[in-house]
Amino acid sequence: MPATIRDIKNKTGLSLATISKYLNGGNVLPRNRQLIEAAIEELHYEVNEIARGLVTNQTKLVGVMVYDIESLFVGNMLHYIGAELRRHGYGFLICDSFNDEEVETQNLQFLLKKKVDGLLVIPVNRSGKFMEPAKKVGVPVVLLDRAFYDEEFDFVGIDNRMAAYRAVKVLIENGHERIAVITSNVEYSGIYRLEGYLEAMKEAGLSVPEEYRRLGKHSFELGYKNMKELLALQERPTAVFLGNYETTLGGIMAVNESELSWPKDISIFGFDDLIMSRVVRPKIWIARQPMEQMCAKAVDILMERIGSKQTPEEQIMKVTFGIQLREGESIRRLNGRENPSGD
Amino acid sequence: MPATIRDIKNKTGLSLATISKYLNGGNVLPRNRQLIEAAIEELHYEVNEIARGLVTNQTKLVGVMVYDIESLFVGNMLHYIGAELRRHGYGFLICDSFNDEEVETQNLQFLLKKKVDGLLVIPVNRSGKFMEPAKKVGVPVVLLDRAFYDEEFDFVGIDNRMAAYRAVKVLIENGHERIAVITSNVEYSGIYRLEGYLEAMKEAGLSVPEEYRRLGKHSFELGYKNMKELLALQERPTAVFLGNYETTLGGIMAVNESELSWPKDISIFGFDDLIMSRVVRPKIWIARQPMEQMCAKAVDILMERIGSKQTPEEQIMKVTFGIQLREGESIRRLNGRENPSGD
DNA sequence: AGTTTTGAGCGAACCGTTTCGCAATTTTGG
DNA sequence: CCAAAATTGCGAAACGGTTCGCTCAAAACT
Repeated sequence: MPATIRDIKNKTGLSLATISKYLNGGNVLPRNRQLIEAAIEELHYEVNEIARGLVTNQTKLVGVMVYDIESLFVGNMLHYIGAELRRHGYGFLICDSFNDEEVETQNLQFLLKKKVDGLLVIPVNRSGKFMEPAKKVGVPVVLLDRAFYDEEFDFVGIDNRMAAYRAVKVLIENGHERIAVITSNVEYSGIYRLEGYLEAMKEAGLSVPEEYRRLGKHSFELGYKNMKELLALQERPTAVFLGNYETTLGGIMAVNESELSWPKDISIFGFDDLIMSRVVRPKIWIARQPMEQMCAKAVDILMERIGSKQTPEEQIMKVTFGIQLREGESIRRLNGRENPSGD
Repeated sequence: MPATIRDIKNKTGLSLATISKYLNGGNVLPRNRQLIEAAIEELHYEVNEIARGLVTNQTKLVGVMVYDIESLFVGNMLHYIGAELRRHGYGFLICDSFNDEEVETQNLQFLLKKKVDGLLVIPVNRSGKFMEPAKKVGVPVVLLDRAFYDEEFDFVGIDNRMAAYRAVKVLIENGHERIAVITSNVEYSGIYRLEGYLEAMKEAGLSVPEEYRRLGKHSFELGYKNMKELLALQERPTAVFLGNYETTLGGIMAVNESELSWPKDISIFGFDDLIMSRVVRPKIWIARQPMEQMCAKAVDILMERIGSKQTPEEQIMKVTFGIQLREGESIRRLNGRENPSGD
């Protein structure tokens, strides 16, 4: 039904080759250019990208695999990724891994069959073995937020160890010594955030009792449940570092439901400034990832890889951004002269 | 690089037509079937869906347009939609409308260019005029959760008016008279939920002072800000009905941060059981949409439409599900004998 | 003015499938 | 046992573009 390049040919009397050349930005005589443009206008012609794809072997589609599409963090990423991809004329095929490694493996197959030009992955698998098929076919891959422990791919994220280290450092500088942590220890980022926490504690010569180390699966409940337990502890911590968005929100809920409040009874430092900052009072200290820049960079790299046919050889890129510590009023000052209860 | 049907032809000595027939489930002599299967196995052949698409004029791709990919409600929908679509061998191209009507209009163009086989839309536009191009091309469209006021399309959602009506009715039956509402009045569902609220109030002969009617744009802040204001009112309402997920969460936050608590000081009835129920205590009463069924149904209808070439003519389907009122402990009983403070 | 260079247009082949109409073979039935 | 019917296989033409190598005319040199 829609007009094809052949209709343009009939209308203008030019050859397919010439018209195709015009469509792809080649040089055409002014007279012919006019002819073609008039015909396109009249017939409402639009190039059929899938036909073009067949011969150029491109789909202008990027596959995006995420560990859980329901996660607010992921939603936020997707938001930026989508916008950036569109700027490049690309669409994206999203696959939700349901936090399941097996599903993720199948999703890869699916996307490969769809002939995506590239892959953007926030993985659930810790190992990159399952990405083998992508490597074999030569589809460029960029990892976001999480890397593998065994396979190298282009990567964009933050320095998680450093991020946590800096955050905990702030707590320490405010005189806190009994500092607990609630974070995931399952996937990439969580593990390094835990490390950063431990390092800061060790450096300051602070001990970390078993019950202050609250680990589990990245989730809302993780924060909620563990914060409840921490608050009920005999030897309650004076501060808690929360290692990701969902967990932070859960922790906040737990405090809100208790008799206690921050910064008076407990100091908190959270992660990822998604919507909390617009809602929670008193404002909490937050380690903020530059989501927009990260996504833009990831897409940039991917576009680069797609453009230059060559596989990256041994020049894999790992871009880590710094985080921003957004100040809040959720930390009580336990040293120095100020009276913390005043705030 | 990957094997093509022609490689199979060379290996087996059969014709393209026969092999194609086999691939599409046609009948082939047992001997040939074996031959083909062996060749496929050996060459790791997989059909190139985009080449197939060129001739069948199908992409096995569905376009999904959502008003805001960051919304938890949307994320949840996407989760189910994705799973269901995959069962049918379809992938989905997601477009985020950024809550912007203009962007949504452009997204449609984009998806149409990508030749999606069908469209699933949770729209931001109130009017369906912008869907004209889809109609013209004959791409089937199914609306989810929100319908247009002026154009008819297949639709799957809930009876919003009824849902709100039933929820508010519960509050009334518990003896509440000063009942406030916080909901969106911008898009489809919000409008009808407001109507349901008003109807229930009117029926019960209850008045709705201006300051009890809190309307605005579907958001977290809407609930947060307005709940704060309601709680600070001279003539504070005894109950509040919250009209959607984000708003409910905001409202809960606001109460949690105040000196007050439910059900003692204020009764609340929320909407959409996404993650709250797993976290908020005491449990709140919730109007629960059957997300999974809705998504499955929407996909079903779409598949149906895609299958039968014919445009639906005048037989447009509108499927509305009932909601489930999930009981909680967030409503104080103001009539009857029970002592509410006991719980 | 003659030769080289440059630039645009063209025909045909190709990308990897499906499908149509027909030929060949097998099965059915009288 | 032969004609009719049913089944399977085949060649070729699509689908809607891109691209390669060639021709030809105009522009740029000696």
